[in-house]
Amino acid sequence: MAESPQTGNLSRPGERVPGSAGERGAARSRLPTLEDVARVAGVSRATVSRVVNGVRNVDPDLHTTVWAAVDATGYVPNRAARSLVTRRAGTVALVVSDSEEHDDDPFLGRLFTDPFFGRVVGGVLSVLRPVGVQLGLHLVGSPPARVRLVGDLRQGQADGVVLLSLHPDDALPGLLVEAGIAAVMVGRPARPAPISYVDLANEAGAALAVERLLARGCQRVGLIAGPEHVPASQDRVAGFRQAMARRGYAWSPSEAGNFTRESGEAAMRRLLAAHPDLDGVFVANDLMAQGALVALHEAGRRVPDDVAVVGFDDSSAAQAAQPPLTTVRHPLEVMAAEATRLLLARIEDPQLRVASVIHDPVLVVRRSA
Amino acid sequence: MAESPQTGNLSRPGERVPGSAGERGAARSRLPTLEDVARVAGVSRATVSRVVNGVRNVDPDLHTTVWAAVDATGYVPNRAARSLVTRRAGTVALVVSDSEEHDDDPFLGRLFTDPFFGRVVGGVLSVLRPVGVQLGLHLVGSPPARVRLVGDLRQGQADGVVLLSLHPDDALPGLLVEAGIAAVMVGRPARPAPISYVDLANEAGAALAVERLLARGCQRVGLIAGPEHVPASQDRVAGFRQAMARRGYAWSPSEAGNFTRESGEAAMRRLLAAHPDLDGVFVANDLMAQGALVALHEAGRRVPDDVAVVGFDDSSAAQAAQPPLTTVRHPLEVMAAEATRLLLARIEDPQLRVASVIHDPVLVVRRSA
DNA sequence: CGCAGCTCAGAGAGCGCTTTCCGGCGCGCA
DNA sequence: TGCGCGCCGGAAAGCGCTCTCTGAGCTGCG
Repeated sequence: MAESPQTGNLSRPGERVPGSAGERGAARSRLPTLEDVARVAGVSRATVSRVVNGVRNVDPDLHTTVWAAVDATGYVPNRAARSLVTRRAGTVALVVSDSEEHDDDPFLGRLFTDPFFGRVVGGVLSVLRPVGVQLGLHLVGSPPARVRLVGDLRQGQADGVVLLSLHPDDALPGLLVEAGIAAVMVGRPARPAPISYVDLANEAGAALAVERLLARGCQRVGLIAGPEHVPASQDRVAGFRQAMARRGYAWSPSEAGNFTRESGEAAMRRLLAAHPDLDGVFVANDLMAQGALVALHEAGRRVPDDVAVVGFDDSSAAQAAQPPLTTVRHPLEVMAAEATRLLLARIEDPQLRVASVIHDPVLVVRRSA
Repeated sequence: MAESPQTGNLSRPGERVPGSAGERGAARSRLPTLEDVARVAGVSRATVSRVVNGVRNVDPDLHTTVWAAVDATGYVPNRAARSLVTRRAGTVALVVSDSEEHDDDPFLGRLFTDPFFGRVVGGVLSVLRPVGVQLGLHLVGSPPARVRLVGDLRQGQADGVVLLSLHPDDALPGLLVEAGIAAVMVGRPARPAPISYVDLANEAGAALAVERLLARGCQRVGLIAGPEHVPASQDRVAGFRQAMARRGYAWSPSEAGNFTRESGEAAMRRLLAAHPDLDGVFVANDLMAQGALVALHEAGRRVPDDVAVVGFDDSSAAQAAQPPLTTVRHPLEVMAAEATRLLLARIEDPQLRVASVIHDPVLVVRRSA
């Protein structure tokens, strides 16, 4: 590694911090408990518990007294103790289930650099924060890790799961359902399973892109597909082919990438080499479209004059691209929020039916097409 | 909202799921406990506990028997119960402390779309995963939210905190130290505090950029700074000015943005308007540099021939930019990992001295300068 | 052969909380 | 004025685990 970290100390090492450390130990060992509050308020633990948890049937006067005592002692309920008895963790897990490949990359770089991830986190947090539910982040690659996760979850690690499955042929949705763990997926499961999910009408989105391209007058439209086994990619490809077929185009040249910018660039190069007369491309996500733009630029093609490009997702990459990408808006934040709400409802009532919510895509016209 | 979600059901609503629901209830209510394992193995709870926790002083034969019983029952320790007695949560919190502005944005979009965030998550997770520690994600904006977080933390929500403070003048570092909560920052605190942190030698990085620009023969170098009160931005600006001064440039034109692409574009436009003869720019982060590139392109300037641009961070935006950005590498993943290791050590031994680790930046030469 | 000194398993106390069960008190109705 | 019912607060039983303390059984030395 090029960087050589230098370690320094803000004060002399080997020395003990005088006040804070001692106080700390004391503070840790003696945090106010329900008992303390009860003593101060002159009532029983049970009453304090009822007040703190907002159970009615408590005299208003006592109510006031108790809250005053809570403030006075600085009491904060102990989550572990509470979970132990309620069997609720007050936590929801965001699980990213990927294939094992990223085990090679120590920093899982590709995964978290994709704007996709951040958008989902933002959406999930937007509904969790107001209700005071915590978010745990889990990343599983290998099959044993999936089994371990299910064990941890059953045992109460989290009350439910928002699942992001990037791994085609993922066993996790099945495992979760089987274990009776509340779960909602963002994006449909790769194979049908009795699990709730929120998804985008990907086919319709692809059709929107095709419409735009053909309306512009494109005659020779190509496709850059995503990973073959990923549902979102499959649906976009299918939507593209269907829409093209409906307009009379029985076949279109295509290449596939893996949703990264580099793969899009390479795919575009291959496409261009095989079909130099292309005048339009639909790319299955923005990151690859951004790469395609680079390849197009290098090949001396002007976008959109020579070749029009439509991406998918309307991620930050779309606006950052040169020229800015015309793309299909994928309201991921909204969808992740929706999924989280669905999950919360399901945690509340486990008997709730498995439901799907499909969002409609919208075309965002910028300069690339 | 343009998207109109349609709700559908995979089976008829109002109906109860036959098997799974019942089993689920049963499964939930009767998960194997230590007691069960003990009964199966024919030993006491204490012994099972010792075996499971790897305490020695256990007869090898019993060891085997107990593990067999664990497998047979499918036992998984209950985290809440364990935390309750050990006073350890087995969880680390990644806290993003921002100003309140994002409260306007329901999806906290800007925050999580920045590649910055994902890189930190990747780094933290890379060290947490192998040791089986969970990651909790917390976002705090308002001052009361900070106080609430500290309460939750003290009470055992997490064993320690990796803090990402984006809010100049943030009270959180102080609050954490005061409460005796183990914490390590990624990026130095805005004002000196007895808290460990991992940072980049930002000034040195800026100097690297200046060197590159001047070595190219740039004569009129401008600066696009970041938010005034953010330490990383301050240090980069200071480093830039010092390096320029050392080369004899007493003053350089500058504009400031807020680390977003749009703000970089606007800043570049202002800079260009005021100083049309600029032939080089140092931009305090890649996102803004990407925006600057757009403004430059619009103004008909060729990069790097007319104006050379150096960014900062070597984020994914740098490679995606057109042309790819020459930039200063900020090994965020490595740094976040380092911070996490520091935190883990501190949790293990709270008496450990407060330490700082400063990484050295490296210039990554691409095409923009 | 006896006893100190060791190793190792079990008993049991409690971590801080929720919640059921009860008992006491006050009110309404006869 | 007496009885029953409803309301409200307290006592106490755990939730599942860890860990100290105790004691049983063994070895080794006097």
